[in-house]
Amino acid sequence: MGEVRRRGRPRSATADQAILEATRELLVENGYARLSMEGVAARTGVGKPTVYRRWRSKGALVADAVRDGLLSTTPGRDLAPPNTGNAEQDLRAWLHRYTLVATDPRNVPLALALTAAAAENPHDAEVLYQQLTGPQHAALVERLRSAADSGQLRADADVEAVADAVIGAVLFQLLTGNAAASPQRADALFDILLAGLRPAPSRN
Amino acid sequence: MGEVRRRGRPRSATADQAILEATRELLVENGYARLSMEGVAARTGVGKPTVYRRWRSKGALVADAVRDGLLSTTPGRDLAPPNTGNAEQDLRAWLHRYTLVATDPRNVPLALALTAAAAENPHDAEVLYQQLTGPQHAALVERLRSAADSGQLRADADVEAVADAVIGAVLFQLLTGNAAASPQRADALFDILLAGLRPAPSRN
Amino acid sequence: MGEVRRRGRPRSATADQAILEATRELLVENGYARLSMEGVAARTGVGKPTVYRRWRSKGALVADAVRDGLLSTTPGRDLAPPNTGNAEQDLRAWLHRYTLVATDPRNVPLALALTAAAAENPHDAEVLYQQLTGPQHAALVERLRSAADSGQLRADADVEAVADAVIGAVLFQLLTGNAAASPQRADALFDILLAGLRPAPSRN
Amino acid sequence: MGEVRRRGRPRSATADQAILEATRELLVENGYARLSMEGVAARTGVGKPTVYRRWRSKGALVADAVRDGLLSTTPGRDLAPPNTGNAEQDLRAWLHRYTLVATDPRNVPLALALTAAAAENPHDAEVLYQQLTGPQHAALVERLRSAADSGQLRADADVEAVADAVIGAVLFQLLTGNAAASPQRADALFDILLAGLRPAPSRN
DNA sequence: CCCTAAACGAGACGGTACGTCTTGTCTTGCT
DNA sequence: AGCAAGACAAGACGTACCGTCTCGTTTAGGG
Repeated sequence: MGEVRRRGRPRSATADQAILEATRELLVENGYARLSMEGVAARTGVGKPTVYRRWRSKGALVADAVRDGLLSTTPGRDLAPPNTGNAEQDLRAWLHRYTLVATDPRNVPLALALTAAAAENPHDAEVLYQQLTGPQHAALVERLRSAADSGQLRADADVEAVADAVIGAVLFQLLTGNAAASPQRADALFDILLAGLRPAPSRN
Repeated sequence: MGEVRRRGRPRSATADQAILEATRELLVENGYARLSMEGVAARTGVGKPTVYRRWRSKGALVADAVRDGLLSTTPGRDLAPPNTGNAEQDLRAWLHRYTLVATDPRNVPLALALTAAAAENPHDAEVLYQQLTGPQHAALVERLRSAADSGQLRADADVEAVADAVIGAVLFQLLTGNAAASPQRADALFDILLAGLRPAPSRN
Repeated sequence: MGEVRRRGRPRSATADQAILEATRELLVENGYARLSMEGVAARTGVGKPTVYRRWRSKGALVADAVRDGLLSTTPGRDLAPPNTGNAEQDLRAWLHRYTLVATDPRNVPLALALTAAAAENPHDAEVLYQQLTGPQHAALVERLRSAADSGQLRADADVEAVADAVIGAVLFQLLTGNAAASPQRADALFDILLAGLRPAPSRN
Repeated sequence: MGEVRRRGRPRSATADQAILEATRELLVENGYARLSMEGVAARTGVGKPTVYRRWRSKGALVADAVRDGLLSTTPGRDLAPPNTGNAEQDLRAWLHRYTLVATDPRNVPLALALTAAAAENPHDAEVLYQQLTGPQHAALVERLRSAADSGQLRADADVEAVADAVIGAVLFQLLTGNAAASPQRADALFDILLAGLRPAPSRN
């Protein structure tokens, strides 16, 4: 049960951060297609093996780089919806922050890179989903379900489908270059979904 | 407008089809990341210039290959929703066919390839959107709007947002490996959206 | 006897020469140990595959580069001993030219490179011997044997051993940094060998 | 606890031998070109710095490894020619032993490694000559000169040239893969040299 | 019925990046 | 304090593709 001590020189912690930072810069400058491990190493001022030692593939590196970037630049640093008891308020607040982050011009190239990595390689998609998209999605589903449990949304609603739609809509707008329109659309979509999710009037 | 006569040997029409076919095969076998123009030419038994003469980039080739594949395998070959007058029936029929095609195991790699191409390269994204996604989206929006016009949906609904959500949800499921769950989810989502889109009851 | 037609774009003849030239320059500047295929390609202004397409290994490239260099700079361009009938004169003339070429300061690094290539890799040694050393050695042996046949040298002499000694002595001097002393030593060695090779006086 | 423990240097002497032994093994198995400091350290079970602490370069390591190997396997362990008074006998005995060692299949890769090291790097060549080849050559020259002094060889012979030829001939045979033929050739060469070196008959 | 122009397959071109390997140095923790 | 372990920056290895450019060979109109 004791921690296993690693022999030899430990990995440089600063190198990790520098590589991730360089990856983000290159992603913003050139996009995912023109990102190369070689370029990342060169920009960081690090040997290629130092990069490969930490990340086996472009996709894995990008996943970590973007996650690291989002976590360190997101205002509240908390990607889960709040739970004040008022489902509509909570969800709208979360949605507002979500679209704001996802469509921030500085973040759009990063989000597209994630999408490219996931679409290109199933294995990277898996890693990426577990580290980034999954938790986000799960938190949203959870808040929706708690709202359904408390009677604020119809109990029989497929909250997974709702979460897919909310996140998917933003994703679709990113991919079609409509990121700018995203916040307004998100609000409009949310209105419709909320109306559709409102509990049926009591039949007593 | 007089026809401009082309001198010289005309392009082989069979080559076009053979290249598109080979592209689809390779996409299914290896995914977008490992698709190469070189490999396409070799598989087709054609010189590289013959490929480049027709498609300037991997993205453009993939766009055509996938479109060609979908059109030739889709049952009704018509990707626009019908318009029988009954909006709910029409939209549900379209959605059914759409998810069926998009989540067919034979088509999933093709759809992911499209997504990868769009996410990697803004220019390819443009081409791709105009040729494939855009018309689809526009047809759906149009049907939704006609339904709103005829009073079957609330008049003030943001039909663009609804279309984004429906298409985006399927896309999200594809990317997260949830393609199998897609048809059921699509139906559930549609129920909620329809409920939210139902015209407000008259108050007179 | 029909010539086999090669399909595709033919290889650039100028590239061949430019690569060989660059190889020689780098060999003179840095020696064999620090010669790299990468460096050769860069210096030539050529892609690495263009080098590898022609020469599979450093050794093979060096063999060709040196041979090409020697053939193009050697005065008479004929590395075989003359045959005027006077064996002593012919052999001494050949030896003179041989040591002159082998110990020319411009050629020493090339000769050392050949030796390194041969010593490092048996396969390269084989190539190298067949292309360069072998013919040289064979020509010397032949001239010695013809001298023996004409009675100018003892008939029972092991001419192969003599050739080995003459060439080996120069090689040894190159390796021990004694190239400068080589011409005089070669002459002295030749005097002794000739004395030892003189036909036994008739005993009648 | 009160006892002051000497902190360890458990390996100092054995490490040297183990490294040299591993070097020889790898040289025999793979040749000089594929010998790496990394491989030597790994095979020895030693850290790379432990190797670099003792030998600055591949060439220096190989020089020591081969010398160590030859000294420990040579029958008489004495590489200088004997001096019994009979020059011919002494020299032939030395030559016999010399070719036997140099062309022993177990030693050929080691000798080629020495040659490669010397040919690749002038600095290694220097070290190598002073430690191995030089003393050998010097001892041979000395014996030849003493023979000349005692009137058994012509006084005016260039004994350096003779030594170069004898050693160089063997070297040449090694490089050209003719090691097997070496002993016989050495004898034949020696006969000729001896004949050429015999003092001129008195003319009184 | 040749002439000419374009497309054909093949494959070499100058390049970029790949992922791995080795070099020689530097830091750890263990002994 | 010396060791093994192993990370480090650097850079070469040999391969795969990129997109372009000859080649010599079809394959068609148009003269």
